[in-house]
Amino acid sequence: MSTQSNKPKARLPRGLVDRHGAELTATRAMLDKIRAVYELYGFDALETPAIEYTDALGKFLPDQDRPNEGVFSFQDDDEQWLSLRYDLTAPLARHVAEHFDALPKPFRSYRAGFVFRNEKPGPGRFRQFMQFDADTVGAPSVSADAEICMMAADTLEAVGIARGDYVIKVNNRKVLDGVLEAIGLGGEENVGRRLTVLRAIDKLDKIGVDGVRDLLGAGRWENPEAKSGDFTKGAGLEGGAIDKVLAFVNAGTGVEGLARLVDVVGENAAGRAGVEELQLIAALITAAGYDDGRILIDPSVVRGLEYYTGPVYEAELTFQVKDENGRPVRFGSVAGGGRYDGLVARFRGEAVPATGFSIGVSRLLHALAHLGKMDAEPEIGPVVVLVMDKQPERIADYMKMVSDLRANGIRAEMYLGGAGMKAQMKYADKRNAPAVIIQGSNEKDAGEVQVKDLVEGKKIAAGITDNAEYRAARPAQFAVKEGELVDAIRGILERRAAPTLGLAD
RNA sequence: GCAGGUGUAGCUCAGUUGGUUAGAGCGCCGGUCUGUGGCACCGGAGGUCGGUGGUUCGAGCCCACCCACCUGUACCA
Repeated sequence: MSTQSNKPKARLPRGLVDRHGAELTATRAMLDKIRAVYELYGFDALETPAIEYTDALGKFLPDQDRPNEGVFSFQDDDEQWLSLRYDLTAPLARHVAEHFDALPKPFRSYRAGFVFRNEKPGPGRFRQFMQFDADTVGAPSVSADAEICMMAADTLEAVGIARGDYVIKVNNRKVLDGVLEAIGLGGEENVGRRLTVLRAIDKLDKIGVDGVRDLLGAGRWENPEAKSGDFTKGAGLEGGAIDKVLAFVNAGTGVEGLARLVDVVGENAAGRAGVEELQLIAALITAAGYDDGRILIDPSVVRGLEYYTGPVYEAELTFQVKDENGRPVRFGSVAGGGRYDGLVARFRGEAVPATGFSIGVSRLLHALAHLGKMDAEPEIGPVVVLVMDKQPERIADYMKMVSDLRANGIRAEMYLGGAGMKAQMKYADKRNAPAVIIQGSNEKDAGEVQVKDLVEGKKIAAGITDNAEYRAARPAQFAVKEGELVDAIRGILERRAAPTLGLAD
């Protein structure tokens, strides 16, 4: 056994990220804005844990062959299976079912938190990411759905996406169910094929109408022209049935699309109910003025999840951004949701209608960064008191300065490393410190400290090319009496916070 | 899972027909008791060349298998 190379490699599992600095600040700011809108609409905060019993999250328990398919699962000491939540909706359903009698109905709540998916990560796809949900449980009316859509629109604008740069698309599962029933895919025995159809439609924007047609029929090659790569088995529908599904998908948006849907569903009861619901939603958003492009009826939106039972919605960003290679960046949907009347009923037996939606916080933040709407200003660091002299009584002096600054509400710290002055200056620079405080024995004897404004200093130093001159210049540095230290620092901080008028430039 | 691609320092990469102790740039860390961020100067840390086995006197280089990562695709209850 070799004794070397037993060191663990410092590395993060794939699909996970560390976040810090400006990104964290921006996340916090965005969460605050979303929360403000949700509360304005009358939703209350609710927090649930990241871990639930596996059977509370969904139908499938991990088994021997696929212990962690999709979700991260593990066994408790009593052998019950636990899982990390993969969304915030299932835990909400559990909470409502568990405390049903005590809650006001309808129950209106919001929650933000990390969710976990044990899937292959990719660009913009992580195994841990943050969602911010709002749900109304116990309201059967489509008014609840319409309200959620309007709130989604308001929220996107609140976080900085301009009107016209996004659209909330609305559809209704019942319409699709009606179509599927009409082509003979109704009933329990066709669950699998229905899901296949759902997913095929979901890929419309990615692979186009012809691609969807292939997936509805026999199947599709990864590279259709060459018939190479991976082959995806299709739903195996007949030509007529395919046409019917495509007619639904291609019905078109808005009022005209709605009119065409009436023909597509024909006499099918579920389909007609779905169209009626969409008509009601359309009327509500029109009355509220959200029909100006903010919210749009669009039959091509289906959402991949199986548990939706009625209206479904998806927020899409419509602006184009190019990446560093000049290729257009696709942000995909940044939020989505729908009605899930069966989810609470799983626990209670009685029907409990519910509707809600979910914002992909990480993805939205990513999009905002591309829009240049993310405040990427680095935090102002602490004032750093340099340690010029390592005798204990002098250290005590430095600590006193720090505590005086802190007592006045100024972020400050004494340098705690072991390096010399040059390194301490570099440290302060890297921490984005607004100023450093220098007191060697000369300053100490005079009852003074040297205060150096690092921001001003940097500007002045930029004009100096000669090293000796640079070292001698000590730009933006001045002496103050020990008692005036706090005021001097406060002055520097005020200058930093205020917008510069450009007079010095 | 499938297809293709890539593996040499933290990053970007050199490394000759197989030949001593594997290099560069950038980055990182520091520079002798009163000193100063950037530039310049000096010094330093950091690699069992993705792993294992094989061929060979000798492998970063050749062969086999494995692994990891990237891109696409599928799956995503």
